[in-house]
Amino acid sequence: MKKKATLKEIANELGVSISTVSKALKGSTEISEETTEKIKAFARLLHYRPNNIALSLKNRRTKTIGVIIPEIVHHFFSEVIQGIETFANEKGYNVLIALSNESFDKEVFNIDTLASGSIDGFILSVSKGTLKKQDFYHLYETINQGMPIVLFDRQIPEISCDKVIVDDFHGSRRAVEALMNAGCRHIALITTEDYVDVGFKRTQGYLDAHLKHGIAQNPDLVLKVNDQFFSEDTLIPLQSRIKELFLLHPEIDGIFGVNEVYALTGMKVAQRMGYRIPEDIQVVGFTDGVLSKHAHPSLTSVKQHGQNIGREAVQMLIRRLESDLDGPFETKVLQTELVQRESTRFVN
Amino acid sequence: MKKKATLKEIANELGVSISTVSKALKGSTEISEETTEKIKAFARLLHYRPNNIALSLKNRRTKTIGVIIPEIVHHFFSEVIQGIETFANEKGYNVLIALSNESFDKEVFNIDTLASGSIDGFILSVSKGTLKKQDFYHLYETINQGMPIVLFDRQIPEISCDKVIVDDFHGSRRAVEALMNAGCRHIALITTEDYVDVGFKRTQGYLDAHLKHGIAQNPDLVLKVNDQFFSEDTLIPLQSRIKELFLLHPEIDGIFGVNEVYALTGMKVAQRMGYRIPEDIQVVGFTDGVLSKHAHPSLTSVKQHGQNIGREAVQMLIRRLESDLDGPFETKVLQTELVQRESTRFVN
DNA sequence: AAAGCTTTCGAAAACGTTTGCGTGTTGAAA
DNA sequence: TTTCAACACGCAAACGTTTTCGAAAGCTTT
Repeated sequence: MKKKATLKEIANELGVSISTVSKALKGSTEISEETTEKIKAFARLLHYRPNNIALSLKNRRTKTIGVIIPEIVHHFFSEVIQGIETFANEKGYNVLIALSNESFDKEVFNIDTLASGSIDGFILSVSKGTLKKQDFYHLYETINQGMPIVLFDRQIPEISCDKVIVDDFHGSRRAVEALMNAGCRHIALITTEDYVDVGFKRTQGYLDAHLKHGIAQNPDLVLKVNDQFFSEDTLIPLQSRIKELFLLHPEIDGIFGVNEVYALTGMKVAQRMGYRIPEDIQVVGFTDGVLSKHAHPSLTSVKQHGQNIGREAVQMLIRRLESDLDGPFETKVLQTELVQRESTRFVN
Repeated sequence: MKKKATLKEIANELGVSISTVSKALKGSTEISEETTEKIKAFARLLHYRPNNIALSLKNRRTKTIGVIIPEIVHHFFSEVIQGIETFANEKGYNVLIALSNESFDKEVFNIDTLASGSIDGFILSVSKGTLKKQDFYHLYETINQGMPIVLFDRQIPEISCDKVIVDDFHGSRRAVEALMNAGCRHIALITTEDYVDVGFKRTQGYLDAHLKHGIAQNPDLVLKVNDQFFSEDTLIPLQSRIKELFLLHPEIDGIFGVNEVYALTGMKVAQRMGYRIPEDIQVVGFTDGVLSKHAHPSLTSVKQHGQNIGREAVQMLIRRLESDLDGPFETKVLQTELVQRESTRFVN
């Protein structure tokens, strides 16, 4: 592996000083045109590229944003990343991504290594492991060390920093209300355990819709799924639990799933049992991804605008990075959008 | 934004030298236990974290791998990233990700900025823009500069470097053969333009299966789709072209799509036209993602083991990084696996 | 010819580490 | 008392860059 050209090498070869080379390459007027040309030509010859690391050290900023997400094989997170990356690049920042795999330990490890000078600030969505453990020391530590953090999607109220979240509560309530307006009276809810706050909020929205519309909510229609990860294995038990639910409650005429997979699985189980969608049962999911779009029938769902989330997060972080601004912290709440497709009979 | 603690600050506060602090923190026996304890305690107090950037500069390596992919909102690429990230972390490397969005210019820009000292080596899948333009100067430049590159998925024969690819040809041929064994005689192919080499190879596999089985291949059954990107907009024309194909050729009894979306779209159009899957038409796709799994009926598909690809790529790169090894270059060909689901009537 | 101004360049510090080597202090052995 | 090893610590260089300041050389002006 050849080593890279440096200012010093160019300087030595050409018999000038390092500073002259540096200035010439930057087009400073201090250096004569003749010398500048000569230096530039030689630099091109050597494939010279200035060393960012040295620059980072000198400027004490890396122009790099660290992103930590629970998993990347999820449409929503991919979308957020896409938003982060695009917007950060526009602003001249790089993006360093690390995955926590929903594990507390890996989250801590990644934050630790990235926080050691590699990046200027964090954008992160905490892992389920961390949420369950309720141990946020690594986050406090990082913030105390002077490194700004922007939290997105999954919230932690105790931590004071900038946040970008989706209005899960209202998004969920509107979705359930739409089902009610379309005639549903017995809406099943497939949700996560309460420690995942987005799941919790979406559940709250579901309940609130019932309150608001004076429809009695039957607690038996709520299915709380415990999944540390999405995996093939959790799909089978989920299916049988849903089937059981339908058998016990033939009155069900609507399904609301707090994510794509739950909604889709609900729909598929119903189809297998002979229900017609949307004639017998209407289905709405949260998170509008590739699954909803390509399902058959395609799935009505609550769109979160992942790219916008990423964009907002970058904006908040850069603002803090470039202005030495010390609070107060802001929480940006993004609205969702209900995308109507074939799994419902909504009328506008 | 508070500034970060440094060795110098600790040294000044405690009235010792920088080197003493450094050694103490590393647990060197050179420093007395008493001093070591004092220094460690104080460092903890200040939330001290060693600055990786300074280390990178000193060691002339960043322990970071740069990854450039065309798009992240794709199950396959997400999987590869997951593999890269997991394995790289195990080996003590960070991962820096950039997106080319299938654009030549953005690919060049990203390579340029990352190559400037931020990373030790690249893992990348070239953009469609680059493939179309057939301009690989930026890659040569990088390799000449002494930075190793591992190419994955999309191949470029002209470039000599390590590569990890999937055996598209045989994977495709086996899939088509399986369709033939299940009774299909008129298999439609939905593929990309030939400049995307994986599309081309999969097409070749399709043709070869016909040759091998002595089944006449009708060129009219091949649909070449021109999509720079996957987007909503390209889906509608795709659907009508497929519909047209079915109308013109009612004899079609099988569909092979060179990616998930093509196969799925083919299946959906067929379903809408009243065909039963798999009774009337059987369907197989390339790339086993979340769509295939959750489709109705679920899709038989060729699984690429994205995580393994990432893992292999990291392994090749690190081997080159850590051994100053100068060639010869290797090309690792990974085998695919045919995952059987409901869209076919294969017998084992 | 002396003084002053431009032009063109170089020296050196700084960013935060690590590390080989030098140095001073101590205690004990000779 | 002298000698020497062991111990504890500091100095300084190096990584590659930018930038401030100073200096040399040439030129113009009186």
